[in-house]
Formats: sequence, structure tokens, C-alpha cells
Amino acid sequence: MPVTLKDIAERVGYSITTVSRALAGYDDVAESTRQLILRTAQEMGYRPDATARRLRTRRTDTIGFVIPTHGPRFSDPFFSELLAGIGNEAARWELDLLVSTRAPGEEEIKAYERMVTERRVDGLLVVRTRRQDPRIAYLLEKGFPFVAFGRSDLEVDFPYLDVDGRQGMRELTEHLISLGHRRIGYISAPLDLMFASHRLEGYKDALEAHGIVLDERLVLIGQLTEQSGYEAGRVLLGRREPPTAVIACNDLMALGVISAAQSLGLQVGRDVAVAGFDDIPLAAHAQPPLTTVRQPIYEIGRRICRMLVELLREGSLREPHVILRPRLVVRESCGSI
Amino acid sequence: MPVTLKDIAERVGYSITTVSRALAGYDDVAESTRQLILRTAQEMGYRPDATARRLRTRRTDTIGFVIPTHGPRFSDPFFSELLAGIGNEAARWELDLLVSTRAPGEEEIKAYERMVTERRVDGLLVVRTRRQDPRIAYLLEKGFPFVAFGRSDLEVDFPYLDVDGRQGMRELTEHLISLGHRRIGYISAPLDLMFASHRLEGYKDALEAHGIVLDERLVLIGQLTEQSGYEAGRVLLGRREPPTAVIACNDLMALGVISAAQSLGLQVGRDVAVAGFDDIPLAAHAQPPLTTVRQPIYEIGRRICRMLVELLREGSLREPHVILRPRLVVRESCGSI
DNA sequence: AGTATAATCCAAAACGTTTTGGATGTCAAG
DNA sequence: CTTGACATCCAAAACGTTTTGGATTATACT
Repeated sequence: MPVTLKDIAERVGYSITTVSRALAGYDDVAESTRQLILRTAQEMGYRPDATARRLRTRRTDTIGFVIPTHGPRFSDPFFSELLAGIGNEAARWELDLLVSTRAPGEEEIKAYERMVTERRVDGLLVVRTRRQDPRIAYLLEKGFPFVAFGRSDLEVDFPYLDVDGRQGMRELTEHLISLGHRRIGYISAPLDLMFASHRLEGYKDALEAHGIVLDERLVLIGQLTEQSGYEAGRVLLGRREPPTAVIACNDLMALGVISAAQSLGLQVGRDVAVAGFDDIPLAAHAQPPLTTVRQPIYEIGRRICRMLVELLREGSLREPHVILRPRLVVRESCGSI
Repeated sequence: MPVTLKDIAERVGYSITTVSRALAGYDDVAESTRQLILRTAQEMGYRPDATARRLRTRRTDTIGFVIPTHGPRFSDPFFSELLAGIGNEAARWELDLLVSTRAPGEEEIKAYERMVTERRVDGLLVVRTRRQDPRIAYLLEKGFPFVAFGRSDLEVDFPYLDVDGRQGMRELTEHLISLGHRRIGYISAPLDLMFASHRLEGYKDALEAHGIVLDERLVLIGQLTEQSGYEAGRVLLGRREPPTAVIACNDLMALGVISAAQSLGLQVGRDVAVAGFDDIPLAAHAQPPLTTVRQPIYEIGRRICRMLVELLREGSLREPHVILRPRLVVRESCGSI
């Protein structure tokens, strides 16, 4: 029922070839016939069949993106913003975006295999890189084009964009130290996540630079959710010698810490300082507003998508490794305002 | 370079047809040759080319989903949870999920046209239905399969799943009335959003049932973001005769209202009651925890995806209209605990 | 022996597009 | 009148799969 090139060809009395070439803008079609064909195609409501085109060109004009979700009730403003950035940039290049949601593990790598081996996409975006990241190892082995948000500890080269979490966290920690804090709690994410380990390094850097010995008991591992931040916050702040400040390695957990502090009757910003990382929109509207480190999530989504486009179009990247410097955003939750 | 049926056929010495049929499990292939073919395919790492298969079968095994994003910095936990539900269900059925992000309007409808007319997907998921929803009108006109999350006011029938927002909001409002509130502020979303107008109806129902005349000045329109809720909250609570309770038609705005109240020195739960709608994970961890109406977002994602699968497989739905009843969740932000 | 039945296989067409490698006709220059 | 250049057109192949409609051979039954 949909209109095909053949239908148009029959109508105008030219061959399929000529119709195809007229629509594609080749100059070996007479201007008059081109006009006729264009007009007829328009009238008949012709739209090229994406699948047929793909089979012939061997390009899908689609990029893949597997969102790492943890647990059934996954809800993270970070990813919706990142997705918006990626999606809007993809639209600019008329690329489709194929999305899967998988928890890290067996099924996740299968989702990658499916996209790659069944040639469903031209390239992939890999986010939240991990130690010895099996996704990156796999894609490199297959020679499949991708761009990662985040570095890796694999002894291999691949294109990535990353935020200097170590530097950002170091600045944040030093800011707290400059406010007089010495016992600073830290809620990390699981350390196989590269960004978590970078940020933890930044925290340690700052302590060391100021001669503060790291108290291992002040460092906990959370799961990046508000619930998890709440629980860790209760633990840290419920200690006999509680920290005077708590840093969470993402904003969602920091919001949980604020909640935990308040549930213990502490006033955040006065009795205890709290800080996060990301600067999700919610951070500015927390009560009190959350001190954090801003990484431009939406922009990052656009940039990695843009990099992938360049990689697919040109075959290589002029700038395959990009490190963005995040920016400290001081608000009231750390009490210095 | 990828292995094709032809490669296998040459290796095992059978025709492409036989290889194809062996892999597809037809019973007109001898058991011994089937084994040989299966083994060889495995060894050679054969994976069928998705594009070729699609062209032949005229099915894409892909469903489309256009996320309505507002403004560049779009970040909404509601959508990441919905997406997780949809994505996980789609994975169960081995369906690909094609995602676009567009602000409502011209570009949005083009995204639909692209998916439909270029046959990129087999069916679509439409979320956040609107008055005279042009997307639904378009899809019905094209006779294209879709399932909506939300009803419409169009004089037409289509498959949908919806939450009874009117009933939910009515219960919530009555709860506040039962606590003694008479001046209840209400922050709606733009009323062309069906859910917004349903929820507003529920609010009005409750007022009327208790003989409270609606004060138009207590009803504002927000944009569903925390920022927007904050601003509306400041307006309402800054009045000379401020309301004693404020309901926002989604949780994100309610969190903004809490923030606004606190910025005005009010203690939420004591000086003013605040309530929302959705029960996003953040709601339980707000300070104070947010009274809200729970709609099971993740489950809804799964359900609408499941419905679309049934529609595509069976050609029709046994239960084309589903209305879920939401559940009131009373927490401390309305002061009754 | 001949004939129906079953088991196993496959050539070819089809899906709708793009691209290759000419074919045909026209016109100007020699 | 021939030649070459140019403008315009198109048949056919190709992309990799699924499916149609038999073909072939072996087996079982009169």
C-alpha cells in the first residue's frame, strides 16, 4: 500500500533508476523530468522505505545506546537529561536512536552483541565505563565504532569524552577543608565504576594535600540512588564521632544524605555540610540548595553523539580524547553562604 | 565480512533455502543435516542480518517511542522510570526500541511521520496525551498501530491505558479537607495535557463535595518542573491570604513547592501542607517525605508495551481500555502523621 | 510391477532501494 | 558526412533474507 519507486516510475513513464536518481539529485536527469518526478512523488506521498535503503547501502543510520539500569525501579534524572542531549543531537543528523535498558551483566553484553552482530546500528554510545569494561573490550575486538562517556583502565586506546572527576572532587573537598572541616565522610559508588574511582582519588588527593589522614571508616559505598544515600548518611552521621561534612559522589545520594541528616535532627549547612556531584536540576532546589560539582550533562550527551557522528562519517576523530573540566558550584548545603 | 546464509550454504554443501529452513526449525530438513547446519552456523558465528530479514518479512520488530521533552535541559525521573519499564518489557519480546526526544509541536509530529511513513517501526507508544492530540489523530488516520498512555477528548476510539487521575486527585484533596484545610492551592500543568485536566477535575470534585467554593486565584499553571513548582509555590504562599495547603499535579513541582515554603521560613507539614502526584522515588525521601498519589510508573511502562505487543501480534486487544486506580500515599508533608 | 506417500531438498522470486555500466539520441566541430 | 562530446535515460545486479512451488528420491502399499 505504501508508495514505492516503482509506483512513481509507472505513473511518470520513466524507469525506476531515473526516478531514484531524480530524487537523489543526480545531474544526469533532465530538469523537466526531474521536476515532474519530484512533483509526482510529492503528490503520491512517496517516502523511501528505510529498510530497503539500509539493505542496499549497508548503513542503518542508527546509533545504539544501552542505558545501564539498576534494579526494576530505575529512575535517574541524570540519564533522562543525557538521553535528551543524545536524542536531540541525533535528530540534527537525521539519525535514529536505538535504546536498550539493561542491568550490567550477562544480558547487557547480549544487548550489545545483538546490536553489533545483527547489524542493527552503525555505532554505539557507551556510558558509565567500568574497570576492565567488557563492553569496550568487546567492541574493540569487533572493531565496531563507538564513543564512550568515561575512560577505562584497559591498556587500549578508544575514543572517549570524560569529565575530570578527580579534579572536580579535589576542588570540592578542598573547599570543605577551607571551611574548616577535617572529618569528611565520603559516599562512593562501587569502585568498578571508573568515575567513582576517579572521584574518590580526588577526595584522597585533597586530604593528602592538607595533611589529613584518611579515615577508612568515613568512606562508604552506595548504589547511586537517593535511598542508598539516605542509608549511608544515617550510618555516617549516626556514628559516635560523626563527620562534620559528607560528600556523596553523585547528587542523588547527596539528596539522600540531606534527608538522613534532617531525619536525625541535624540542620544541613549549619550542623553538617553536605555536597554532591553532577548538578542535576534538583540540586539547586534542594533544601538547602546543594553544593555540588557541575558537569554539563545535556551538553555531554550532545558531544558524545556528535563525536560518534564524526567517527562514522570521517572514519576517525580529530580529537579522540576529550576531558572536560567540571565546575564547583557552591550553595548553602555546605554552610559557606 | 559478516557470515551470511550463503557462506554457510557453501560450507555445508546445501542450498541457501535449506540452511535458512534448518535454522528456522522447519521439519522438512533431515535431522542429520539440520544438526550439521546448526553446528556450522554456530562455529562460523552466524547472526542473521536484521535489515535483510526486515525487508523480506515486512516487519521491523521495532517499536517507537517519542519522549516529549520540554526545553533543552530536560530531566524528569518520571520518564527514566517509564522508559525502563518499556525497555525491559520490549527486551522480553525481543523488540527493538526506537527513541526520539522532541518538544511538542512541528518537529514532534515530523518524528512520528518519519517513523510511520518510512516504516521504521511496527507500532508506537504515545505518552502524555493532549487535547485534540494531533499525534493520535495522525496515527488513526494512517491506521497505524499504537497504544497510548492517557485518554483523549477526540471523538474516536483507540487503545489506551490510563490512571484515574481524577479519582486520585479527588482522594488526595479530600484527605487534605479532612485534615481541616479549606484554602487549598493547586498547581496544575497546562490544561491541554489530558492528565492535568483530569486531575484538576478531581480537585474540583472534592471541593464541591464539601461545599468549598473554588477560588480561582489559588489555581496556577506550572510547567511540571521543580523550578516551576518553586516559582508557583512562592506566588501562592507569598499571598496576603496564603493557602494552608498546596497540591501540585506532579511530584517534581511539589518538591519545588516544599523548597519555596522553606525559603519563606515555613515548616512544611506544620505551617503548610504540600502534596504531589506520581510517587517518584524522590518523593519518599524528600524532607519532609511527600504525601502523594502513587501511580506505578514502571509497571505502566511494561503494561503499555505489553499491550502494543498484543496489538501487533493479535491484530486487536482483548482489553483495549485500561484504567488503573492510583493509591493515596500519606506522608509527613501534609502534617497528618 | 506400478503407484501413492513421505522425506528431503532447492531454484527462483520477492522485499524496495541504490549503483554500475552502458545505450541512445542530439548537436557542433571537423 | 563523420566524429566526438554531451545530455538523458535505463536494464540489471546487488544487498541477505524468507517463502513458494515444486523436484527428486526412497519407502510402503496394492
